[in-house]
Amino acid sequence: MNSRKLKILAAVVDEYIRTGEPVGSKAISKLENINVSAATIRNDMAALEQLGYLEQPHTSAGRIPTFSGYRLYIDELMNPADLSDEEKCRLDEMLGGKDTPEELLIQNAATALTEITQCAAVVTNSVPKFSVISKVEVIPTGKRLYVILLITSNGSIKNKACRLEFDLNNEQLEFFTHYIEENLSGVSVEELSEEMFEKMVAAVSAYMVSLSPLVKGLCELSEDLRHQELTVSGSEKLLSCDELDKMEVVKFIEHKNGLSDLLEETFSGIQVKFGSETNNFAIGNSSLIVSKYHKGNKEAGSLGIIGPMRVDYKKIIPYIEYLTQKISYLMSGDDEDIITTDTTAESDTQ
Amino acid sequence: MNSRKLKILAAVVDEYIRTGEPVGSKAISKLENINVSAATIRNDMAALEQLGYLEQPHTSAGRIPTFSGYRLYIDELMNPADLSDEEKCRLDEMLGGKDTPEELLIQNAATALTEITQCAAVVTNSVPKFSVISKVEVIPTGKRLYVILLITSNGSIKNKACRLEFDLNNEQLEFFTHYIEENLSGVSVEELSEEMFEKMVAAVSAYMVSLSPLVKGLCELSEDLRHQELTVSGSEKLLSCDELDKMEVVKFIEHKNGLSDLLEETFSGIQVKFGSETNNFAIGNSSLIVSKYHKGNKEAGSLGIIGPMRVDYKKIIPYIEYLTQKISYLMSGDDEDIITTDTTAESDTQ
DNA sequence: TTTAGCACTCAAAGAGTTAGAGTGCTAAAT
DNA sequence: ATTTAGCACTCTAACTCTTTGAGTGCTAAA
Repeated sequence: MNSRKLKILAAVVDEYIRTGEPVGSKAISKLENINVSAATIRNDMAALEQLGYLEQPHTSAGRIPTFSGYRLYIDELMNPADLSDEEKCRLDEMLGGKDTPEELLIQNAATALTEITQCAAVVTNSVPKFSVISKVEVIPTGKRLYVILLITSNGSIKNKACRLEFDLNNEQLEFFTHYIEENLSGVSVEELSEEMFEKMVAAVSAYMVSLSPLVKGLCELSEDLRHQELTVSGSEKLLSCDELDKMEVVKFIEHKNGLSDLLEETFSGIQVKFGSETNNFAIGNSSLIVSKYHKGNKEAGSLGIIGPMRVDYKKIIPYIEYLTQKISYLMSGDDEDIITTDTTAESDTQ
Repeated sequence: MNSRKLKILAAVVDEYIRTGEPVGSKAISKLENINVSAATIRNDMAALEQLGYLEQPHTSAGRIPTFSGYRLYIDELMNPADLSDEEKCRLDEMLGGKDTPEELLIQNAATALTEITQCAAVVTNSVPKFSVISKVEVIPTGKRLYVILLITSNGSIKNKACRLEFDLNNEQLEFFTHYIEENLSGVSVEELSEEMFEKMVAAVSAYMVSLSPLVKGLCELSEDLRHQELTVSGSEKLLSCDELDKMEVVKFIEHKNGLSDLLEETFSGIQVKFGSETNNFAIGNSSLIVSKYHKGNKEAGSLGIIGPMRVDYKKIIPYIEYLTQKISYLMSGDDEDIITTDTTAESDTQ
């Protein structure tokens, strides 16, 4: 495995990404940096095929990269283009400045990515977990029916209705309200944990057993808060890629299977995952390119695209890197004041 | 236009729906009820083509129905199959009994329809509008930041954060809380209207101008409540229909354009609309079959399917009719007690 | 008015041909 | 020991040509 072979592999991948057609020895030999004959390239290509980096759709066609071919290319071979100043300006403009609300910042990044890459953009946002519970309340709303309300310092509002076995009298309600106010107010969302709520259930049960559904409700709400929010935008673009299976794409659009978990894993820098490599999230020939952004020195979410495996990594990766850096920078400035939010939806419980 | 021609038209549509292939005169002549020769049928078919009810994909192919052909068939010609007792049983089982929560009832109906018809099911639910405001509250949650909370008797919870120009002192907050409690508590959701809120703005402004954003927030919340909820399930089925344009289907899955408005129109009985007939909601060769269900004597939502134009109307329409009747029946029994609900989501305001 | 018969049309499917891109191998050149 | 030119070979994609058969419209007889 000498350096010429690697150079040829890189050239094949580049060309395949550019044209979408299997790449032949002649095409490679005509490239700028290549100064060997087509015959030599043919030999090297045969070797690369032997090693599992290239494959032929059929005997008399050119070569296309295999999964390992792409992997090697992405990890070692390609050299990403630098962004020009104009491109940076354009991104800055699309993102918005220091005074843009964080929500919007992330949304803008997604829009920008969709537009520039013509792929689906995926963003997650776990900024809410940096906030602090600013208000927690229990409101009786019907017979045996109580609404739990949870508001955080950054303006997230969550609520949930709970049905109890018995109606609470004023004293009981006051006790509980007081208790949770005492125990949760000012607590950071990150600190909330199942164990914490288990302890609360124990403590509260001592007073009155039937209060525990309320604590359970609170626990579920807090889970919602801690859970990052996942948004996929522009996913219709994936249907124009004929290398992707339409059926799989639609299943993905509808359920976004596994993607959330995949993005919640910790990693640093750019990460590239192929659809077929992962268990849950499986659009056949797709590629997921993501990077994390930070608020202060903590991971605050991720940002990237889903496209066909044959996507212009060289061009797209710098975009994603720039965006995550910029967002991290913008987010780490201000820390107190976030714009209002709005909440609406409905579903059954129990 | 004699009755034999109508019979032939019906037969052609039936056959086309059954086979998906253009239907020729010979195929028709072999059918049970048809006792004329292929030549006669040919003449009639030519006439039907002249009249715009049939068309030929190409000169030497059979006939397929045109839009007007389908229309006539649906409105006048087809005779829907009666549901067998087993089928009714099956539906009853899938729906759930008297004690099933309304939300779930509707959801079950959608699932049943998807399964039986292999099409996308669409349901709307405006049951919440029959409820009564049971609680309205304003909660200060940050500097100049207030959360409005609206809870209805059926358990719907909506909230919205509002930013004011100035902070309210206790007295002001109390005044406002009292005022809206007085004016909204016990009011039915249906009665809420823009004008009503305009009056409130006027009344409140007399006391303190800067309170009006809160009323505006309330107004928006109430609009959410009045607006019916639209759910489309099983829309991936539409991608298996090759008569539908995949791209259009996906755009529809993502945005559900116009469908909500379309379903909010009042009509009675079964309604069939073709995708290409409507302006907003446009999947090329699709057909929307819906019917309204009622709670008491008021429209409470609609229920139906979206499928290819070549869908088995004869079979599907009775299903939809049965389901709407059954749901109307089940809903009109109990009136007070509905199971709890849960609400979560987030977005920016202003 | 209906029907049988017939000539005609057209799309779809299959067979055969060609063009060309790309290969692997061999033998000469460096 | 590599690298290269040359050549025979392979295979697909595109094209043409033919065949098949379903279906038609028209005419003339029933």
